[in-house]
Amino acid sequence: MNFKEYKNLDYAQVADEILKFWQDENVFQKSIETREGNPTFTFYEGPPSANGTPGIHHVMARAIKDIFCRYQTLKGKQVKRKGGWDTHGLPVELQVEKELGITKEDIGKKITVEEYNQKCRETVMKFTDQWNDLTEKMGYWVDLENPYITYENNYIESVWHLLQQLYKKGLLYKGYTIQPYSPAAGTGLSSHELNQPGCYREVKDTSMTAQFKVKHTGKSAFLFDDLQSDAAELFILAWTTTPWTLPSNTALTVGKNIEYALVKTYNPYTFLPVNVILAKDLIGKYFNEKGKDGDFATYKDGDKIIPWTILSTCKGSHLEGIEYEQLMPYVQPESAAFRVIIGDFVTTEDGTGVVHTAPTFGADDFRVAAQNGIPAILVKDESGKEMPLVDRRGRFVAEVTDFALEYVKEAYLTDEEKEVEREKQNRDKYLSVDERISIKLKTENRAFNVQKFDHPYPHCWRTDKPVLYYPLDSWFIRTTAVKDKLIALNNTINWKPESTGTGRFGNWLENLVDWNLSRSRYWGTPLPIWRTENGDEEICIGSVEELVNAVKHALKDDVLSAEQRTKNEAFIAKVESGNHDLHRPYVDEVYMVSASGQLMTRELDLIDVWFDSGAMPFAQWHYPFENQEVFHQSYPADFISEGVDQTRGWFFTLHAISTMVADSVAFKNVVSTGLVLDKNGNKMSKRLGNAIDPFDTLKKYGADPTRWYMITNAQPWDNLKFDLAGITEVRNKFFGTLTNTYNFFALYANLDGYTPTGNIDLSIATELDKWILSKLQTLIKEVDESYETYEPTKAGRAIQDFVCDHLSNWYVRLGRRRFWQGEVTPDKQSAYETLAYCLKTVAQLMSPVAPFYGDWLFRNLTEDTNQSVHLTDFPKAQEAWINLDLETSMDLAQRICSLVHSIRKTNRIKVRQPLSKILIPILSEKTREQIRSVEDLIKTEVNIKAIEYLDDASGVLSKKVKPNFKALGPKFGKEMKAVADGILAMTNEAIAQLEQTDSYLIPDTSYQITKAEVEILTEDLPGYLSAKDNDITVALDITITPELKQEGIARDFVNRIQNLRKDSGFEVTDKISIQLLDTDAEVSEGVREFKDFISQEVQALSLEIVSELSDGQEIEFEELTLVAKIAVV
RNA sequence: GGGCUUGUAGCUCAGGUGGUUAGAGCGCUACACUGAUAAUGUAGAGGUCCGUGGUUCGAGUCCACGCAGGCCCA
Repeated sequence: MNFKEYKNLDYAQVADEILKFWQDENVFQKSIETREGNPTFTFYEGPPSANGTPGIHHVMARAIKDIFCRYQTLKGKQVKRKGGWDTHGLPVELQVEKELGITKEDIGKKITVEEYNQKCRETVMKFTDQWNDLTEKMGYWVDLENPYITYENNYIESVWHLLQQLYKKGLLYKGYTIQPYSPAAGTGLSSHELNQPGCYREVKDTSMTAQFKVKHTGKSAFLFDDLQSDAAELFILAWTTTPWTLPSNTALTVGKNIEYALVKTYNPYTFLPVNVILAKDLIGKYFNEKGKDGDFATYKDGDKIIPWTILSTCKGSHLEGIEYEQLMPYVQPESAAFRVIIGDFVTTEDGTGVVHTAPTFGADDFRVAAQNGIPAILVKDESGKEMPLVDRRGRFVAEVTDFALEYVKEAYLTDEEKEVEREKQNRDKYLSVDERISIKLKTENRAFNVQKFDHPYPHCWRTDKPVLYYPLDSWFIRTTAVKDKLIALNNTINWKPESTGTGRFGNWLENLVDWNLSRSRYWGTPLPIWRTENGDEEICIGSVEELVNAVKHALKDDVLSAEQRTKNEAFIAKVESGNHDLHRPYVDEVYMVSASGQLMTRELDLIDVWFDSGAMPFAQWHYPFENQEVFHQSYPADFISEGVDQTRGWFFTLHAISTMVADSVAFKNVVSTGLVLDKNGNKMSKRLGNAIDPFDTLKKYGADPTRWYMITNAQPWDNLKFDLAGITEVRNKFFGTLTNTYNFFALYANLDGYTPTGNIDLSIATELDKWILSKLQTLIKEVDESYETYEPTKAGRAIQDFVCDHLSNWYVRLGRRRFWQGEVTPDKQSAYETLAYCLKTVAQLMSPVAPFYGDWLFRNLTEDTNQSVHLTDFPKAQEAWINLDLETSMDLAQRICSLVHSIRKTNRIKVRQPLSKILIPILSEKTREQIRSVEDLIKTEVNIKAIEYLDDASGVLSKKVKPNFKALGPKFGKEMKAVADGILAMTNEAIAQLEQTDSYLIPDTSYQITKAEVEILTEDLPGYLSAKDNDITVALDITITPELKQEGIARDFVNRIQNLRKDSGFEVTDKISIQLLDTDAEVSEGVREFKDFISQEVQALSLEIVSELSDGQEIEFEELTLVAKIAVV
């Protein structure tokens, strides 16, 4: 066959051509079809959202996914990969609102929910084309024809089915969580709403440090032991900017590693002696330095300087479990409370390092209390429902007798209301609840410090009034109930890197809270739960069929109004015609009737979009309504990969849903990838203008160099500092070298018309062939194992090293002359077969990472024009071809050559000047044999005539020993230094003795050593120019005899003629004639002497030395200028 | 503030289980080579292995405490 030769290869064009080939020949489909019946390898695609444009980091993420799917395909697995789109959620809603110029407030007013959702549906797939384009151009194989789309009815139906299963298992419940809430507007606020400009404002609040009285129990005994008086009272200090939450306090939270101090002092308001506990670092904020260790005896009430002294200190962890008295006992909790707990959110930035914890009014408080089994303080409203001590309008409930029905924030009162209150209070000025609580506690000796405090506080964007953190209803999944199972199953997952699984994910599971499923939005999967108004009866729907049945059932009753009946009938009609939509508002307009004959309406919440994506193993196949078999074949996934930021996102939701529903992991192997940063390590952003356009990059550099760079530069889980210069480097260094190597092969194979058979015949293989074959087998094993263990970086780097260092720079460079020979000899044949086999194997090994180029290279070497590298089987290493002895020999050869080059260089003797010999001291017979087997290579490479070996018998060898610390260490331990000194002092005779008897006693000591405990090296040879690299020493005989000089001249002459040929534009195959003007006797003599050699090298049919030459060309030759003439014959 | 992670040459990165001289590529300097040439070879300059303490005969490697960057969470 004819091998294509390339000049200035454009890798983007390679990708285009191969892409077209894939499309024309349906290679992707074939790669799946040809594996029909084989074991499957399942990959789950984490769905991207197509409402934004793809970035360069998506190329990275998808390259990782692609690599292992392609690899497993090569290994014979059938790898189906269904694409998918994430279509619900806030980002879509925000984008629509931006485009329409509306806010959430306008939904249902300026625009109907129907219209709004229609717009979301259109917007979310806006950039699908760009995504598909990128997918193709980067060579990512994923099924884009039949992707799963989370907004489709079938998908939603599967999600409902999952939710119903959770419901049936009792894992779905309605509860409350602490959320930002605006009493003035009567609505909860999303975190997004709180992040709008102007929401956080500086306000001046009454802040108070309260004293919580410690009970004397076993847990607190150690503190009481430190007190100097038995009668003294002991308090824990906690600070708050919301004194109105103090009646709801049920716990005090401390940091486990924070150091706390027990301080003896006086209360500044009551002047009573007190002992208080607070963080040691914060003492300076509460106590005047002048009072430190002051005189307690002379202290009088009202003294400005209050004496204080530290009695003891301890870590927060020691305080855990200490009980204290309830501070404001209006309402009692249902179970045991009022004790010290540990929380990770405690700081010593302000306050006392102790956080007053009211589970009803703080998200942290709620969480940490729940984790420690601390109850909240609740009362029952008129309908018997539990509620906190503050009602939905922001007023204390009646049970808080002193402040019953008063607004907890001054800002909620109008001026008129304030005036009424002022009169009630009988004061000059209205005092807020916070202020009066402070006064009350001051008089009770329970306030240690009260002051105004400026801080930013969030406000409602609609009413401008302060927000409260308030318990609001939500639907939850009881993930805490399956925590142990989640952890146990997680331990069976192979995480790359491991730390993400054990650390980030493992810790997250350890500290799990129930999954808040509710979202008060419009565009998303509706919660399929219908409820009676009082919540006594409810139903969770698990399919469209159930929904329709329930609706039909409702129509039988006469509970529904005429309008409700009409809506129900309309819905049924739509389902029957296949026009239905399971989104809002349609499902909201469906009414059911409970068993007891009450109206049931849908809970208006949508579910967290993360549930959508976590449901994909089931919902992508519309399981269990369709595709049962496909589902079972592809569950759980063998492999998934996403960014590490998905740990608590997709990774968790996949894992949680699978665990709860199927009692199984969702994925067996997961690669969590790092971020793609700009070249300076900054996050890429369109705003900063440092974002890299993936399309430009692929177009300019090609997909393969881009992918190769990303994979080999950093491990997938490390952040990648993306630098375009790096792609250039990879392109020139790796792809350039590989292409050159291929071109070299193609050039000569075409000249000879040789087509490799694909059979390696070891009987005609040279040492060099056997060596590269051995190296290649080792490479196959290494690459196979790296891919198998999800280490693409190792695989890529190994391939790169093989191609650049071994194949190109050693095998081809040393073997070049073999290809120049005239006819196809067995030797040449072996060279062709070996090189072609190496290239083809490299193409296979690299194809998962560089799918286009790999295929291109493979196809260039393959006759069958329909064949693709991606349809082949992964190469199997031929263990029998691995020859470690030979690899050691070649390593010696490389090092010896390097040493000789180095000596030549320092003595300015060019490689073209042949030299007579090198001398190599030999310490063992084995080394001699190893070098001998590659002697010819060395001689050719460094242009010397002979290698002489020097052993002990030569008598000129001078040796040196170095201690082998690894061997000596365990034996001598502390005596190491003395032993090492003794070894370094060994004489030649001592070394000889050690070598012969394998034993040596270091003089004047009892240290006996053996050969294995030292390293014996040779010293430089006296009288020769030598160089040394660890255990190898080489000496070079630089005597240039007249014969050698002549040969040097001949070689130089060859070189000049070759240059002339090239400059004259002759073809490699052209035969020439040479005429040389007789200028210098020595040169002429040399040329004459080596006429045959020269003629053969430059393919000259004639070579004459003439005394006259009119139209010759001048050649620089050492200090001379020669004149020669060459012509094609 | 918490969890995880990274820190080695100007840049990008290697450096099983501790072993005394810490490597590679790119870049830089000089020289060489030139029928694979957007290459290649040789030599050179370039290091507080983030810091401090500890364990050890011996620490880039193990331990503790910090510092700086990143991600997630609060």
